[in-house]
Amino acid sequence: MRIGELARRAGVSTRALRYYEQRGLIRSRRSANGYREYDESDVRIVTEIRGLMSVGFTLDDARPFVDCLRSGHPSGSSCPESVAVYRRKLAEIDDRIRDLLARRSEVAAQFAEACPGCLLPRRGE
Amino acid sequence: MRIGELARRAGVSTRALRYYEQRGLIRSRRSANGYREYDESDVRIVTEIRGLMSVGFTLDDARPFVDCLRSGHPSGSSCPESVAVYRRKLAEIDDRIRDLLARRSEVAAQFAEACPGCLLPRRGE
DNA sequence: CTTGACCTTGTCGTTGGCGTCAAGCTTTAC
DNA sequence: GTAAAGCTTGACGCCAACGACAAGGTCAAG
Repeated sequence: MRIGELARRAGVSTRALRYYEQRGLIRSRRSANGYREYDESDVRIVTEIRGLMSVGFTLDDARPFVDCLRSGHPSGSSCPESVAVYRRKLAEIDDRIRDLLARRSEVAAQFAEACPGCLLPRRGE
Repeated sequence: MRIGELARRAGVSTRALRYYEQRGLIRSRRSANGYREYDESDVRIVTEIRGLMSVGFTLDDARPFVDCLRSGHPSGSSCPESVAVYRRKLAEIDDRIRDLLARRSEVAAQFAEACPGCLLPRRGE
C-alpha cells in the first residue's frame, strides 16, 4: 500500500509518517515511480507508535518497541529494552505527579491567603 | 539601579529582564546614556513573577499580579483578576494530575501484561 | 486531454522562556 | 591610555512533533 492508505489505516497524517521515517522509526521501499510502499507490518508498527504516544511516550521512547516488533516478536513490549522504557516512563510520570501535587498545594495555599473568604475548591471540583 | 543589579537582586538573568520588558511585564526608564534604570518596586515585581513561575505560571498568567502590584496593592494576589488566575491554574493543575494518573495506570497495565513476572512498582517507589 | 487525486522533496512556522553569540557603545579602575 | 566590566539592540538556537505551504511529478477516469 502507499502512504495515504497507511495513514488512513493507522489514523495518522502522511506528514507524520514521513517524519517517523526521517526519525528512523519506519522504513519504506520505493516503487518505480518513487512512491513509498508499505505492508501490513508497517500498519502494526505505526499503530504501536501511536498507542505509546497516546500515553505520553516520545518517538525515542517508542523506538525499542518498534525494534522489538521488527525483530519478530508478536508484541512490541516483550523485549527487555521495552520493559526498561516502561519502568523509566513510570518513574517519570510519578515524578511529574509529585511535582504537580506540590505545586497544587503551594498555589492553593497562596490562593487561600489572597482570598481568605473564598471557598477553597478541593482537588477535582 | 541598572539591569545587572536588578538581575542579581531578583535572581534572574539580564536576558530574562529584557524579555519581560519585551513582553510588557516590566518597564524601564532610561538614563542619559541609554541604560535602563530600575527602582525597588521593580525588584518586587520581578520577585513576584519568579515566585509565580516557580509554581508553573506562565508570564501571561503573572501579568494580572504585576498589574495588581503596580496599581498600588501591597500584594499581587489581592486583586480579583489574580484570584481568577489562581482558580484557573488550580483547575489546570487538577486536569493535568488527572491526566497523568490515567496515563500512569494505562502504562502500568501494559507493563504488567508485557512482563507478567515483574514486580509492579507502586506509585512513588 | 484534462481534471483531480495521489505522490515527491524541501522549507518555514508553531510554543515558552529564555541562552548565546555578535558588534558596538559607556563607564570605571588602575 | 587602556583594559575590564557593564550596557545596548538584534537575531539565531533550542526542544517535539508535526502543520502548512510551495512547486512539481504520476496516474486513472471521463
